[in-house]
Amino acid sequence: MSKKMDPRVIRTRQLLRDALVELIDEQGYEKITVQDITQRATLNRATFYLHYRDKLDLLYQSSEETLHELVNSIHPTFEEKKDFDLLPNYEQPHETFMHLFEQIGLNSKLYKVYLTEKNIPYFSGGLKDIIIDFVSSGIQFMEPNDQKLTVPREMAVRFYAAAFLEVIVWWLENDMPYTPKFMATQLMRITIKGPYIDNPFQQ
Amino acid sequence: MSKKMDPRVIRTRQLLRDALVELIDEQGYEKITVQDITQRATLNRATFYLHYRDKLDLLYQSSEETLHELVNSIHPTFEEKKDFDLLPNYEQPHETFMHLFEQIGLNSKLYKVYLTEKNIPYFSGGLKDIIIDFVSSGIQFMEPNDQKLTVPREMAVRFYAAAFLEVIVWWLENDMPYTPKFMATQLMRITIKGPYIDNPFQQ
DNA sequence: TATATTAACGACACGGTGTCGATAATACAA
DNA sequence: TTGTATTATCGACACCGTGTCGTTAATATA
Repeated sequence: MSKKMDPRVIRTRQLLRDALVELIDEQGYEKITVQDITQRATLNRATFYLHYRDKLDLLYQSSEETLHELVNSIHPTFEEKKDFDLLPNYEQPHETFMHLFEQIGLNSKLYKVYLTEKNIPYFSGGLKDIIIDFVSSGIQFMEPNDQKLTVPREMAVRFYAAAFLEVIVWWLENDMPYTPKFMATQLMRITIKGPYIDNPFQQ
Repeated sequence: MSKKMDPRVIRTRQLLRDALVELIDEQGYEKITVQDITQRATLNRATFYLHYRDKLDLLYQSSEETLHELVNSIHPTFEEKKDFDLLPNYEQPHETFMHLFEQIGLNSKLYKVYLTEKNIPYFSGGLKDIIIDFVSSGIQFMEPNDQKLTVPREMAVRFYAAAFLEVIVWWLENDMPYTPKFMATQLMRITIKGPYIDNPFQQ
């Protein structure tokens, strides 16, 4: 779709999106104005309204595009390995987890700002929804009925989805101190084995 | 400290805080203005500025007060049972968890709005910090050194803190379908046993 | 180089903000 | 019950960011 677009439009929108990320990083989302954004992007303020309705719309469209890219980069892996093998190979990093961390790492500036700055609408919720889908599919594959779940299905899905998202945020806050492969492995371990090794109460 | 205050001040501030919760629930945080809040509270707009700097300040002070009440209601239990017994009695509900759910249930309207509405500053982060302290203490007691942890300590703390918070949010979103005792028990089970019962890979 | 598309620019009314001074209402203590 | 201090009310003000004009300038592409 971007092939049909005037290159100036692409340039303008990218300038605005980059300016938004920079300014959120510097001042926080709440404080910045459309004036600030266009000034940073070296564009006239009226130009802004040719492309976006307001500040929130710019953030929303930027978030949507980024998250769509993420889903598209993960989906192939997701389809190939229909069995998920979430449990059996729990000492191996899960491939979807790895792709998740890798893709985020490729765009870490934006992810870090959008996920760690306070009061950013949409983005965290959107990523959480993506992770909820992934977790839900995984648990659905492992346990199609609810008999062998320790807690209600919905509760478990939300529990692990939020936990995974938080680990991603932690990873970004600390400037990605571990590799995607290591992170994916760790998530598998803590999910399956819990917090403690050799826990006698575990089974 | 509230004993020294003029009852009119207490009344005014309570009116403003209640109006804030109502309006966030009805329109969302972003949309509402100081005008809206004072109109709903049947106060003059200038009166607002005698008590709060702006909309964010009102939200912040309201959040702080609510979270302080929560910590105070939990802290006694926290001190009494220094051993935490997080693991040994994992089929029993953890007392601090129970008090957490009970206290939230007593003020559920505010908690539900502040935790489930989008783009509410401060509150979620503040509650998460409280839970992080709790989780961190629990893990510190169980495993003072990092030898027997399945993943880096900081990662585990954030993992479970975010998971617990999400379950609280889930509970509120669904209008508290289970008792605090049941919720506390479920959190213990999923934390210690993981998602699946009789999981052969668990030990 | 011609043409169509888009950006730049200046200006405008609008609405919410934060503050002010003067007046009215109210709690509490004498 | 009355006096006093505190607080709320009220109307008004300048300020700032917003969203939208119409006109002019710049630029990509054929």
